[in-house]
Amino acid sequence: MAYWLMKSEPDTFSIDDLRKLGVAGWDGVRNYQARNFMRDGMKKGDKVFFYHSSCPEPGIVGIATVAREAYPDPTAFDSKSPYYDPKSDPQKPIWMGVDVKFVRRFKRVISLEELKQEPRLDGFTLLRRGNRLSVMPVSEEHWNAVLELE
DNA sequence: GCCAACGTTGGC
DNA sequence: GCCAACGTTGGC
Repeated sequence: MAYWLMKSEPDTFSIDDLRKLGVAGWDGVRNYQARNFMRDGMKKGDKVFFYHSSCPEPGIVGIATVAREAYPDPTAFDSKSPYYDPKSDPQKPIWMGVDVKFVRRFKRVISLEELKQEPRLDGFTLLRRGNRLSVMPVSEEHWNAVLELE
């Protein structure tokens, strides 16, 4: 089993939205590297840190699990979707997403600031300068170090 | 294949 | 709203 981190802007889709839905499609990813992680890496049962970005307190807010492995992102074919991509042909889809299932919400936000201060998280992809990946792998060591901050 | 211009992400 | 750091696009 592998560990991952997925970013979402809480104004668009928050951990509470996922809690309400139970299971949700992680759609709208339009970056090849992030797509490749979902398509080639994510397996059912993998664990996922849910990260809130572009908000007053960016940080890791809870845990989800992969409920369904990668399949074509339907929003890419929907001309009314903000994620519509006319280059993605349903016969040969460019963009993929997974389904994620709510596991739990942390009692408090483990903030980006706090993550940066934890020596055991040196080298964590999330903290790399200029990192903009919205889906990334997390090592077991980093996963455990984050959990111990809760 | 190079690279300038442009667009996006995301913290601050 | 600013801007650093990328990724993408398109002319050549």
